[in-house]
Amino acid sequence: MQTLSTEDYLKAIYHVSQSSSGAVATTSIAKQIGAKPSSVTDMFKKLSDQNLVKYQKYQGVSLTNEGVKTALRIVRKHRLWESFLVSHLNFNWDEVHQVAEQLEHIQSEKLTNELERFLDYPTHDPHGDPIPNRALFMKKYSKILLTELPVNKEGVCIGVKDNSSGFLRYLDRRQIGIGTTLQVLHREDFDDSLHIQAGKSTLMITKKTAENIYVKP
Amino acid sequence: MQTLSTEDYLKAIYHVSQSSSGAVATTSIAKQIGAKPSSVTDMFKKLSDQNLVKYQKYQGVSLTNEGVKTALRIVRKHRLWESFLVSHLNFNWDEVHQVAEQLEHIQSEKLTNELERFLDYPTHDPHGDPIPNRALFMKKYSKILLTELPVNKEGVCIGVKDNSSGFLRYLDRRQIGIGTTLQVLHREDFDDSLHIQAGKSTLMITKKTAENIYVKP
DNA sequence: AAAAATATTTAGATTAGACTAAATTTTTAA
DNA sequence: TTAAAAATTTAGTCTAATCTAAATATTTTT
Repeated sequence: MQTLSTEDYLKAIYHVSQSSSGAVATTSIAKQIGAKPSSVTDMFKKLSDQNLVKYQKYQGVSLTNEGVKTALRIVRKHRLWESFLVSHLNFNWDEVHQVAEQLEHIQSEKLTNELERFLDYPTHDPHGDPIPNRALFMKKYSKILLTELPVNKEGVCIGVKDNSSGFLRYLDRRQIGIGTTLQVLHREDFDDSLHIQAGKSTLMITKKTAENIYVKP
Repeated sequence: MQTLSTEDYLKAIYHVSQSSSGAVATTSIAKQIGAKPSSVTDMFKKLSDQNLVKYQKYQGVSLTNEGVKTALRIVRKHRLWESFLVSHLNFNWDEVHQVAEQLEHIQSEKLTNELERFLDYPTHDPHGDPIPNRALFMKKYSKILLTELPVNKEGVCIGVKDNSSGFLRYLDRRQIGIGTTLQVLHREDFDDSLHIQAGKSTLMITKKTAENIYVKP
């Protein structure tokens, strides 16, 4: 059984290792967790003693099979709770994260599995990220960035890269959310801005915005 | 903002002070929390520094107004979560406690209030205990023990005194639950056992059982 | 390939919460 | 009303998780 803190570290290692290859560096986890590198080193040793990570001094860590499983169990809970908050408790997608960070640590298999049943076995959370099922298996969409969507081809918004509440609220104001149909009408060569069709309205977005929206072609 | 542990202490003090008069003794909290009396003394000092309890060496503690409020906020969350687990996640009333003990510490006013709305503002939890509303006000039933119900008068089961899962499961097997209509048909003078009508079936229960069932006349 | 910059680890300290054992106070009983 | 029992507190220790500052290793740059 893990402590709150070890769970946070395992999740952080999992996320960082997903978005980069090779071993995970001490500093990247320090940044993610909001702790000093020396604290991270300490924790790496503890996790290594429990065989949840492979750790070599100065060479970073990687999750063991057991470590991946533990991380996925937390990710599963996090995403199920986010789904619940949005679908039943009137949370916006930019409000769920902080609360789900707490709920993901609740220990009860029955609770997790019943929540999943109650939500009717969702496969993706409100940010478009896949939810591991009971066997910890999940299907990733073949998602691409909006910048990569060919002009005049339709795509469906299935998630975002930047999860900051600022960005999410910005999208809300523009009426862009999970499931919104998007189409690039014109790409401006001058500044790479895009004219797009979002649902029923036409609007202009910057390259930076488009780089943070995932679509399924 | 409180830690997990201070919240547990405040809740324990609240519960003990409800079922007895005057200041709350160190040992009673030690028993409730499952800690040594010396640890309890330490915590009493910390809570006193935060003005959550009034503490006099060797004289026990009592909650301040602020302490009562904090305790009630936790009780509110605990009972709302218990209600949710039973009504939507297929938990039995003897399974909810352990999970609710964790969920009660989740910090999010929005979550608590939305959960309350989602459950349609329940006034009592699955054990028949009153749920404080947003203003931390709650209505207690005028409840009596089944042993005190006059023969042949009908009452409705609204809760239990003994919350052990053994007792709750025993009641389940006997098909006695919250809302079950109960009536004492005959009191046996010899051993104080009772013949009762529970819903549609007739059965015999011991004095000890009847002493742990609350009814509303 | 050496120097400089960056990353990582070690050593030592701190805090919250818990413990044991000993000391002290309060309560109970003779 | 004093002696014994019970309750409570104090003193000192422990562990998990953090920190700072200093030392060491790795990487990058010149």
